[in-house]
Amino acid sequence: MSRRSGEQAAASRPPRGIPEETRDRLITAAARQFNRFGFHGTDSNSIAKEAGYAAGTFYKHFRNKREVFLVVYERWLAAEWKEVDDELSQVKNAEKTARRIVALVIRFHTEWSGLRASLMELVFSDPEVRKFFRRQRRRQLDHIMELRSRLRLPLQTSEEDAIFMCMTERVFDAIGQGEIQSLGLDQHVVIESIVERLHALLE
Amino acid sequence: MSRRSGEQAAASRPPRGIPEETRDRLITAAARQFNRFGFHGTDSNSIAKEAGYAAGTFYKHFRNKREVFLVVYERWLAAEWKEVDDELSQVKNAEKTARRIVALVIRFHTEWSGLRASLMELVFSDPEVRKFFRRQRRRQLDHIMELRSRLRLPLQTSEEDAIFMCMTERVFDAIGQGEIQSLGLDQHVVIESIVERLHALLE
Amino acid sequence: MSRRSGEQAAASRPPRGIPEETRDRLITAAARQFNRFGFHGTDSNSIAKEAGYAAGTFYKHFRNKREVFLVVYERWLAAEWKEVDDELSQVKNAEKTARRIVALVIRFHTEWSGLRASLMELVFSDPEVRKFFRRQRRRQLDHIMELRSRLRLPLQTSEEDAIFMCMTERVFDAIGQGEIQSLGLDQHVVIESIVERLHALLE
Amino acid sequence: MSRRSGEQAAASRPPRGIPEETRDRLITAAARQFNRFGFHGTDSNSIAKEAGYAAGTFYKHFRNKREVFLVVYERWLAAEWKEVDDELSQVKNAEKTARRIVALVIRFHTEWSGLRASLMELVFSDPEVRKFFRRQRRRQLDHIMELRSRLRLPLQTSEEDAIFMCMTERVFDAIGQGEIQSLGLDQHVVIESIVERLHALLE
DNA sequence: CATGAATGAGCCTTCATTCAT
DNA sequence: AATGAATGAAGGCTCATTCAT
Repeated sequence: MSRRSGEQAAASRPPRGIPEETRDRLITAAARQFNRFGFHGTDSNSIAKEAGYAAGTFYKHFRNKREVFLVVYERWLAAEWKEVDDELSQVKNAEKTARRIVALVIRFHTEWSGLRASLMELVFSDPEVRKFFRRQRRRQLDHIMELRSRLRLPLQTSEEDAIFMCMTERVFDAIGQGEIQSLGLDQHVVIESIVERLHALLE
Repeated sequence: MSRRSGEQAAASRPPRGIPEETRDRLITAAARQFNRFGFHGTDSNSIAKEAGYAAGTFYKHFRNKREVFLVVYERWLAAEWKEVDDELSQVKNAEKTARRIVALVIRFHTEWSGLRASLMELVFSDPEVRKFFRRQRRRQLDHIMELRSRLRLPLQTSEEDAIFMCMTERVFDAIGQGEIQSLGLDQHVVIESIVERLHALLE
Repeated sequence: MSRRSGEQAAASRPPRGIPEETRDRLITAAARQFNRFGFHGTDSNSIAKEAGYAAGTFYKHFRNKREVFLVVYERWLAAEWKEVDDELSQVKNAEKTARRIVALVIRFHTEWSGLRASLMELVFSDPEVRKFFRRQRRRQLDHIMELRSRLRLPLQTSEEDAIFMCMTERVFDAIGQGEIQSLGLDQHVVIESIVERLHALLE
Repeated sequence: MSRRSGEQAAASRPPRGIPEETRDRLITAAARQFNRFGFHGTDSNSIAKEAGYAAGTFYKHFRNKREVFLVVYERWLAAEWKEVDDELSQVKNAEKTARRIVALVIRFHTEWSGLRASLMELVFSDPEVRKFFRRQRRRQLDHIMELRSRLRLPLQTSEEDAIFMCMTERVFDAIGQGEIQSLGLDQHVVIESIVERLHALLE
């Protein structure tokens, strides 16, 4: 978990910026660092620095390190679901859609595998993160139900959805974190199996 | 520090014990704490204290905190596989065996869910842990191959094994960490699905 | 910082007010916070906020936190002496006057006990505050001398005044800060003793 | 509130000292710094440094900065009362004893005036300190009662004791903090007045 | 083998103050 | 006159690790 330096940005930014932009830069920097070094390997001062701000600025926008983490996670999740929704909104060929959704989710879980690893640990070790995580889960299930009715897909219980979601998500993590590859194996088969399962749900 | 600490454990231990026993007590204490508070939430001094030793003793037996973690994990894995092997060595009814193995693995993943969560995070954030983890994986795959030939089970590629292992393990984690239950759902279906898949491999 | 803060006060204030009013509101807010949380427990941003202004406004009216503190103290002292003077300007019955003065001073020291406690500490730790405090003291002694000649009271040295002032003030602090009561005792006796001493000076 | 440096001691001390001695050095250094710079002007790292230790050592002996402060105060109080008791244990001439006690108490309040100023402020701003302070007060009153019966002195209610204690203590503070002198006055009169009052209690 | 006092780098967080708008 | 985003020094506290005994 090596450290970096880099202190170049500060000069090129107006001393009185738009809060939303500052917040945004901080979130982006935080996301990068959490993903690279993990939650415990990232310190709030260096997030601020990478975003081009002083240490104190961080705490004008977030109560603490955990709060940014949650925001980062929320944003990540929203981005993922946005792409999934976009894909679903133009379904023509169910199999092709399933394949594209799986591909994009894997992309997300690969690119943000560090974030995912930290999340899983924090869900265990930090009650606040756990609470937040579970609220998000609920929201996702509701969203899926809504999607299904909108797209006139075959009905399924929320339980079945949850199971499918948990299972596949964990498997996406395994792929994203390189577990399959690290054993020198082809992950095509797993992907194909998930594509099939998703395909079945889409028609 | 003179008043606060209670040294209750110290009495039940030989003042100059057998090294192996000391080590053992340290590992046990470490396992408990890692599982309860996570790797980052556990401090080495308190492991030593819980085991009934002074802070320095810990470092006579382990190079650092990571090293115990690895030993704890190794021991955990060995215990799990021992039970799995025991189960397999007396196969009569394949389905029943599959069901029992799934049950015992879930038991392990539930009882040690904190350890698992920390492991996943460290595999990402700590290169040493990652290396160790992957070596273990290899060993497991080899062990499965060996089991199969010993038990004259139908052949399967190591790839298929790996996929099965990764996927199910992640799902066991999800169960052990209470994700399914926390959504208020019955996890019976997932378990049944895994039992079936395992059953298929056993005959 | 976008969600948490509530800006309730802002409405009741002209957006570009008379400087003196702004200053006044800041002083009032500062007084309240110093009295509640102490000098070190109060932050300048929150004074501005309570007064209905932005952080920077505070520093347009005061050089620093200490400066408002001094102004607050000065104002407090002036208010106290105003009431004392009012009482003295209509002396008919010396004993009754003594009693009323003691009562009002105790009221001041009780209502502003937090301010007093902070003052005492700053007089010690901050040379500027000390200097200011001593100048005020001088002024008080001069004022007493002047009062005496105006009211044709029996002469007394400035030393005797100073001693009386210091001693009684400290005792008023003790009462105001609840030291007597916290020991479960009746503070009537102390008060009576001071009333008597003051009475003696008034005729 | 200027800062000092000085880092010479560390080498001349055994790396494995007696805890009680370490604690003692820390308390002594803390007392000095609190007395010079006030509670808020003192930082725990520099206490450790002045005592000849690293920052962490401080926290092996005290839970936090407040805790040392309380210990320092307790020790200060004990030392004062020890001298008072010693004086009382050999009473021959009541007046002379009264005079000597007043002198020694003034010495304590002068030498430790900074500590006293900080104490008064913390009693107001910190609930824990307040609680502690009040417990000590109770103890002092009990001690006085006990002394009186041991020395066969004229009876007096605990209330009268409390009042006497509060009042005189505050006046000692005023003397110790130089309030009398700073007004260019002779504090002899005050002292004499207190001596008399104490004298009256001793026979 | 075991002790346990000591280390010290480093992290999180606060807050008085500034300055361009 | 007022704003409020930004600063950055500083301080409390933790904890993995060492080493003389």
